[in-house]
Amino acid sequence: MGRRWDCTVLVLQMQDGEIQDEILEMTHALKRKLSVFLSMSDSEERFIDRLDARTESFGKNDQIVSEGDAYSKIYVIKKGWTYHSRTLDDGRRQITRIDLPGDICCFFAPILKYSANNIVALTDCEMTVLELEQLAEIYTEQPGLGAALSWCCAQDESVLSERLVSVGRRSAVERLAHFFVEIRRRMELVDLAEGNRFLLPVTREQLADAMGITTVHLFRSMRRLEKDQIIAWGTDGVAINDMMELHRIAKFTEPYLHYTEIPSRTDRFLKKLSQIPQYASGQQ
Amino acid sequence: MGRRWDCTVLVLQMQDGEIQDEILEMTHALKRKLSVFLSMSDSEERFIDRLDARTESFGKNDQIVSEGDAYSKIYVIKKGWTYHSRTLDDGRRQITRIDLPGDICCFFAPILKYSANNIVALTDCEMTVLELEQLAEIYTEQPGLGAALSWCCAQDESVLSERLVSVGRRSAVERLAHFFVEIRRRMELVDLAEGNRFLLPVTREQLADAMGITTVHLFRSMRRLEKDQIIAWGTDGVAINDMMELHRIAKFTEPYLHYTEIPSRTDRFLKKLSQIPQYASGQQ
DNA sequence: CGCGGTTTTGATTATACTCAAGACCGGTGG
DNA sequence: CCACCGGTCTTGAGTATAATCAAAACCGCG
Repeated sequence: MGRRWDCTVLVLQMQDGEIQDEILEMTHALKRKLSVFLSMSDSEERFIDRLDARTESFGKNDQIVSEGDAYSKIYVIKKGWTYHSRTLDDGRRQITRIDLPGDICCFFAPILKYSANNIVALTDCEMTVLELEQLAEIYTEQPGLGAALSWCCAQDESVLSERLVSVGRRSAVERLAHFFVEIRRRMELVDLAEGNRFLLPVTREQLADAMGITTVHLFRSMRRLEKDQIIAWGTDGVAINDMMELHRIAKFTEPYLHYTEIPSRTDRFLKKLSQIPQYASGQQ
Repeated sequence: MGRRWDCTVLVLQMQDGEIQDEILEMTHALKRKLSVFLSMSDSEERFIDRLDARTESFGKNDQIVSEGDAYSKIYVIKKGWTYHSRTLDDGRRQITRIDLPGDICCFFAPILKYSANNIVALTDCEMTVLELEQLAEIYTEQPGLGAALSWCCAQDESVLSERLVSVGRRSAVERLAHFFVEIRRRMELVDLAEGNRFLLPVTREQLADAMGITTVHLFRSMRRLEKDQIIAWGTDGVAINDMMELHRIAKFTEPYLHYTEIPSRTDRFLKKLSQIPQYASGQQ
């Protein structure tokens, strides 16, 4: 039957070896993510809950923002995935970023007038919408939360930077390995990974565009990881069978994710969760 | 003899076809850069001048920050260049970012505890040092300046993102072309380009590491740009001879630099400059 | 006048791309 | 129910781009 929390988030469950997703009441993914950085006070928590009032939905493949569009608002992904891309005249496309629940889109909307990227929904999405004034409000009224949002932003840049390292200096197989390890870790953070299994709602073509290789080459490289039983990527998600080996191939080092800098989930947030009966009874 | 302004910055001058650099009194490069985003009020200008009190110097190739180091302060480059890099176990290295005067290093120092990158001085450098408390002060006491700094940060991310597009989807020659156009534009912004000529204190090996190619391949690709008289890169700097062609090859589109979003240099800042006699007499 | 580092070029090899065709798979209409 | 269709996925053959290995030219410097 699974766990229950006190807000809405997408959780993975394993049943008969199948992965499926389900909406549960729970603190949304952003809250989970911020809790890595910040032990939220009650007033902070109430503040963030109030933000959740306005929601917007997008369908799979909907263009959320286009190159050249004026920015108007900030989105926090509650459910679903998006990607950011740039396209050259001749059709070559690079996906620069993949966002999953808890990630923030258009963080710089208050600062930048026009977007230089496309933002597209990879799946049906549900987003919390923040008007620009609301963000200002967060920074002035809840500096702690503001800092936590800045941490998200810093982390985004670090992830982008590490992707550049991958595309610039890792081979196709290494890049893929690195990508899978990273996504698993990010999914785990927002409780969307079930052990070493997680959903990956991305076509091979999209992943190729994110890795900076062609689709054909992506298939060949994946084959190499799959034939050694290191990883399996089917329609029902990804399963990493040999995490050590995948780490080794990827030359993965975690510091760039900046997850362990401020001990946090260990303290107030988890203590709080343990007071919720349904959670306390569930096993982690 | 050249122009004179009211603060310190590195300026290029052309004499007998040679490029040389010289320190002039002038509003430092940061101020020049911020002026793209913000028409500074007198109090803002005074505030930023006061920041300039503490200066730190580094020698060429000095390691300013190493992977894993704890962040402690923020640097604004007054003079000189730096790069940010990541190194894999086996020695492969990716340069993720190149900073020139006016750029901010360790913007996220207040948020992130440890650096995931190396930061190295490409040349002798002079930096304005901001302690973390000072940055907080800027945001609380001078929100306009704070926003301008955030704009720098947003721009950095956008540049990083475009570099990923280059490395992921542009050929070696296209990448180089793109890099040169970008650097010229960024140099121009802080008045360090003299027409289509500018200094580039980067070895071929470093540029190769920034472009995600080998040194050998860099040479061959440069040859192709040089033999067509599109560009010349000697020890005395870079000269772009055929800017249109370089743009075309690079598939360069400027919006990602976010320079023209807020009309600015056109208004207050330039008006102010024109009141300084030496500048008013100099030709632009 | 060597010396070490950078720059340059050549020959060979590996990685990744292009073009092409076929398999698979879910949805649609006869 | 099955044939057809478009999109995704997969594999093969030939080619281009970039990497590797190696060696020579260059150049500032002690």
